[in-house]
Amino acid sequence: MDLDDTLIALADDTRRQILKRLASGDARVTEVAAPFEISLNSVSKHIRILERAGLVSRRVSGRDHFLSLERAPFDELTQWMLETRDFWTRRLDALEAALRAEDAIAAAKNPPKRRKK
Amino acid sequence: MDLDDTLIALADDTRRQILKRLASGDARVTEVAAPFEISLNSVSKHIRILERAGLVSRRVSGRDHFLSLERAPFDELTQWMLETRDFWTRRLDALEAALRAEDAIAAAKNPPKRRKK
DNA sequence: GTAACATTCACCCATTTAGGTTAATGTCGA
DNA sequence: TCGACATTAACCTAAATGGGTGAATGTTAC
Repeated sequence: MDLDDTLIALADDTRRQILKRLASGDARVTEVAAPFEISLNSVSKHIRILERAGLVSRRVSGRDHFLSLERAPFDELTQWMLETRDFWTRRLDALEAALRAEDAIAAAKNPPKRRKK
Repeated sequence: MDLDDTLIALADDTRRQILKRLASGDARVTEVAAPFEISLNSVSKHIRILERAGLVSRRVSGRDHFLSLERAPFDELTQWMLETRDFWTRRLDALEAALRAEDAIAAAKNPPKRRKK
């Protein structure tokens, strides 16, 4: 799946903060790294993981690397989550309905003195 | 964040398949593991990661461990994604509007011979 | 009681990640 | 040209992951 890279990229608070920063405008690597206490190098590695997922793109201009937020993978993942949520909802509802039906049959066969909880 | 565990748990196709299986009804560990070619032990480890994220719960009955799908963490994550998507949308729209405004000012100052693309 | 079954535990291995430090590379500015 | 700056590269360590095997534990069934 292509979802893996996106999910892994999002599964880290530092990276989520980087994305939040980029949502308010493009920025160079150093600017993105400034708020963090970890080394610039570590931030650079986080950025690479975000790039691998396609969530961040890079435009090099001289010694400056400008980073941009790319929403496409995020939107795809959101879509997948909504679909999965619907799928689960339908399945679980169907199961519950089936269980109710079984209970009703059992209740009809046995003398309905005490209903099964 | 609590999102981390959920995202990590979802970032693997084997685990996503396990969740899909459980969406169609509770099952024992062995039943869940049956379709996979990897060892039962590996599947057991995947299940532990899903449990850590709260996506799967376990009810032990004798030697059988029955697993259930739990939607709460998934729904929370979906909510976070929708909120983040909206946040990005608003930010990026605002940025674009600001850029247009700047362009308009520049166009008004300079003789509007050739508009900046 | 004992054999078969369900599951985990305790290890082993290779890979990835997150962090670090110290070069190396390339670019800007005076 | 030369120093300062921006960024990555190369290496190190510790921890987590995904896979494996074989033993241990507890339960069912005969």
